[in-house]
Amino acid sequence: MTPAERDARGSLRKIGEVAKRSDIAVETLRFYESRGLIEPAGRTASGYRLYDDSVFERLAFVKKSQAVGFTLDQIAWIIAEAREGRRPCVEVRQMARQRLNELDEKLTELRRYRRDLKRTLDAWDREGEKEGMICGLIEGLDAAVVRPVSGRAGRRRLSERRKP
Amino acid sequence: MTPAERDARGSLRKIGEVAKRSDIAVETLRFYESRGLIEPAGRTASGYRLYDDSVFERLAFVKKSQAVGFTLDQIAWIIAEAREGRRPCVEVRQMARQRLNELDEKLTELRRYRRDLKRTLDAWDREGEKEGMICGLIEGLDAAVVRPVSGRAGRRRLSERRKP
DNA sequence: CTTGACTCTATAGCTGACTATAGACTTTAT
DNA sequence: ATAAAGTCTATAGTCAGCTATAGAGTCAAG
Repeated sequence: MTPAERDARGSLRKIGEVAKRSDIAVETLRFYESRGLIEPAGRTASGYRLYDDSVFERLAFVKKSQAVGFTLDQIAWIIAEAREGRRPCVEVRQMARQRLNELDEKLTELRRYRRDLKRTLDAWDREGEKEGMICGLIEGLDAAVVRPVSGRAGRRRLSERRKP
Repeated sequence: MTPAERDARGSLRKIGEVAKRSDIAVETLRFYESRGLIEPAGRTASGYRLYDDSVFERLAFVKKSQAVGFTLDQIAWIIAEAREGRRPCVEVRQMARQRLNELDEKLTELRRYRRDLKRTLDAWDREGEKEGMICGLIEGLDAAVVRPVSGRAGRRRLSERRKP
């Protein structure tokens, strides 16, 4: 039975084929299994994982949940709940709402961040290079950087400085 | 000589005092040293690090550079350059500009992300809970999650499934 | 002079989501 | 029949920036 034949009948696939079709690395699939996100329908006599087509839906669920911003642990929890017959709607919505809040906070932070960096760059362009400053990057920088504490240059390894 | 006296004269300090004044953990200071960001002015006979006050300017530089978004490796590089008498102005500005671009990309990405998540949440509110869907989270989800592949629930460890 | 706080080095662990390796076994193709 | 490709488990490494631990030595106050 060739892969193409199995394909037509929707039978069982080995991990490599699942990886190709889902565009998820073989190692990642095994990793997902260890995290409780997927599991094979069975194994061959020699221990090879065999998957039925439902794994693709499952992987799509995982991907979409990740796209929403859920962690693998959260996704595994949802799957475990569902498997035991529960519908963790309330919690899932709560998770999504929380995620939205986090996203908003992060956006605010990044915008402030961007504004500050932009100002710094603009200041450099306006002021040019001043005496005693490293490109006007940061005030006080010159003293901290240009005057080295000791004469030695370069990066030392901790192991070079053993107690005598 | 008490710490307060040293303080008044701006003499040498041990790592714990530097940590307190800079609000950076002792371990982090040692870590920074290993990364080439700071180094003590000297050591006591017994090997204790001794810092002069320039370490505070240096740490301020590190903090501000981090605030701009530079990595520790980038900061270490700038410091090393400056220590050897160079002024890596061109590169520093280039780094900052690149950082600004990255920031803009990230912002765009997060905004799109936020918009999608918001839509999903709104859709849930509009549609309520539909048959065969887990809270309408993701289409196709039901098949992937509600129908378990095997009867066993819960998360398994890989080590539980050895070849017989 | 002892006790407790401090410091030292070296090494390992944390976060999250993978990715890579080693060494053995199985399957597929020629 | 043999070689290449696939798969198995277990374990360790990646990214960044810390943080924690163990076990030893040092120092300051009472």
